[in-house]
Amino acid sequence: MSTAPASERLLRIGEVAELTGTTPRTIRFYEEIGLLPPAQGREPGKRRTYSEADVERLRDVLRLKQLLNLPLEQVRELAEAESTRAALRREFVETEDPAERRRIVEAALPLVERQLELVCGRIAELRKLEDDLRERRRRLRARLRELDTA
Amino acid sequence: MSTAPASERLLRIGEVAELTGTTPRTIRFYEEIGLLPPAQGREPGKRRTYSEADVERLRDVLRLKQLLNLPLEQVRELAEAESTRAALRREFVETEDPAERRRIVEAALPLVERQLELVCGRIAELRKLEDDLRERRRRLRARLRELDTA
DNA sequence: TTGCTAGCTTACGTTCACGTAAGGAATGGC
DNA sequence: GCCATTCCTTACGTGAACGTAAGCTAGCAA
Repeated sequence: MSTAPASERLLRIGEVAELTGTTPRTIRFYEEIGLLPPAQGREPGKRRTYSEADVERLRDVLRLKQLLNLPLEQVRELAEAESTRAALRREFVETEDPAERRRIVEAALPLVERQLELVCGRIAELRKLEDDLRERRRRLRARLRELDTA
Repeated sequence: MSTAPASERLLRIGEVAELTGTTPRTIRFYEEIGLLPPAQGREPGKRRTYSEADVERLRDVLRLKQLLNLPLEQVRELAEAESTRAALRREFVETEDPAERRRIVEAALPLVERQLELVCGRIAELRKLEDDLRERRRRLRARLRELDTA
């Protein structure tokens, strides 16, 4: 797999913000409300550091928020799947216990499925809207032709 | 077509709110910021009345807002297509001038096309997200099977 | 006419999701 | 060691999108 060694250059909050198209303030805020896990083991007052996995998690969160138009509270609930994913990477190293691993995976699965449901539902709504708009466009074009030939 | 006679029972703001799943306050607010046209010829202080077409327009507005997650300001720009649609109905009676009709239709078309672009773009983003989620689910399921057979 | 309900205007309040400013500390370069 | 960045915490400010309350009116029904 692609489980890079834990030595993969840690990023600072400013870099993460840039990479994800957001701001440091937002990242701290998301941490504050529990949407993002507190940056890995840092003494208070010192700087937050992030891994590439953290960046991806943030990307997911932002995408969910933007595309589904959900309040952060709901995003948080959904994003626990991402947490679990991160946990998986770590526990994968720390724990060898298959039962523990199983518990983690079993917790993540329904959350991913819930996300899928929401996304598919939203797609369906948008498709309906797309259809309506195409129909409307068709009628407008027909009108134009009528006006041409009249 | 379905151009009902203008006598199609007028609705009051509370009914419209119920029909569209919103509140009177919101409807007044939308009128205030110019997102909805001021309810047809009413003396100030008196009650607003709405036609079925107004209800549909509001539905469209709410749908655009919710599905595209746009600020009301942008919704307003987009929704001028809807205004034009309403204008069409009225002017269709009031004006016989084909040039005028043509102007109206030509103004509405690009707005509908802009809406379509936005909707299609959003659908594409959501599809990408859907794919990612399916892939993630696939992996989680694979993990589970591994843990089963191990 | 009187009452009741829903609506009107005006204005202040609220929630969410951050923005911004102040004062201080931590790195990295020289 | 010094200095410039970048970051830290704390706290107050802000824009969008309404909610809510107060005092008054429209319109219908009995």
